[in-house]
Amino acid sequence: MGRSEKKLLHGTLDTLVLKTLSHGERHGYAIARWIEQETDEAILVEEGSLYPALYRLEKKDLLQSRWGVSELDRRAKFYALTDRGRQALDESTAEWLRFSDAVRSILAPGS
Amino acid sequence: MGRSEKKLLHGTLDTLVLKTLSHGERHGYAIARWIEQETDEAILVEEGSLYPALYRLEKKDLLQSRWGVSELDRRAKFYALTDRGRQALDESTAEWLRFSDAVRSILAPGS
DNA sequence: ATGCGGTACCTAGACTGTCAAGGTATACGG
DNA sequence: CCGTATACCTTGACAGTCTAGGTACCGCAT
Repeated sequence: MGRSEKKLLHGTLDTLVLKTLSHGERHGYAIARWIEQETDEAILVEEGSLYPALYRLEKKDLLQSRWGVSELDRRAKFYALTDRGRQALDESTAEWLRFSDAVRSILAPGS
Repeated sequence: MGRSEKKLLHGTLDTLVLKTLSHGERHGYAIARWIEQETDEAILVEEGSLYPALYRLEKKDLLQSRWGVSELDRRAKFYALTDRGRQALDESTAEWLRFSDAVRSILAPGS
């Protein structure tokens, strides 16, 4: 499952990544695994989506990175929110909830 | 407003259109206006997104169309759900709710 | 020793759906 | 008669995801 949600993720992954990092610094691979775990595998984060997203967010100055060592002693790139990232998270979270309420109001009226 | 939800709509418009038609036959223009109204303009349906979507859905045999005359006596193309469309609506609604619950569980934990 | 699966990163190219911006035509009100 | 609204359509740019490939290292079982 989670196989055909491909298009739905569009534009949402960035927000999910930002949110994940709001709990503290994490490396890329761990971000993906955390999102999957937290959603019971309902959302699968492909590496071909993840790394471009991280690059994108860092270029927009919403994240900063540093090379370090993972829990399993492997080289890993750790990402952390910047101040602008924290702000962007608030905005895009609000935006997503607004959007999702709108969709819900059509798909599941009366709930 | 509703201006930056662009990417979020990705993959959701089809479902919204199907759902709109589940209330009965409607022409394209009316579908768009209905979605906008129903969501308090939170979702704006651009014609450049709508018509390709209708074409797409009809090609997939989820909709059928006929030319007719609108409430305002203008030529208009009316769309109706097919059986497969009704089925697709059920599936994609369930899929969207699943997805949106997953996102919510990350963005708004404890709610 | 060798191979496999997991960790961890990266990238190129295809694909898909949205949008902006153009266009056509008709009807109605001022 | 001119602007606005209704109603349809299309082209091209763009953005984000996915598939499928790759690198490198580690531990474990064969």
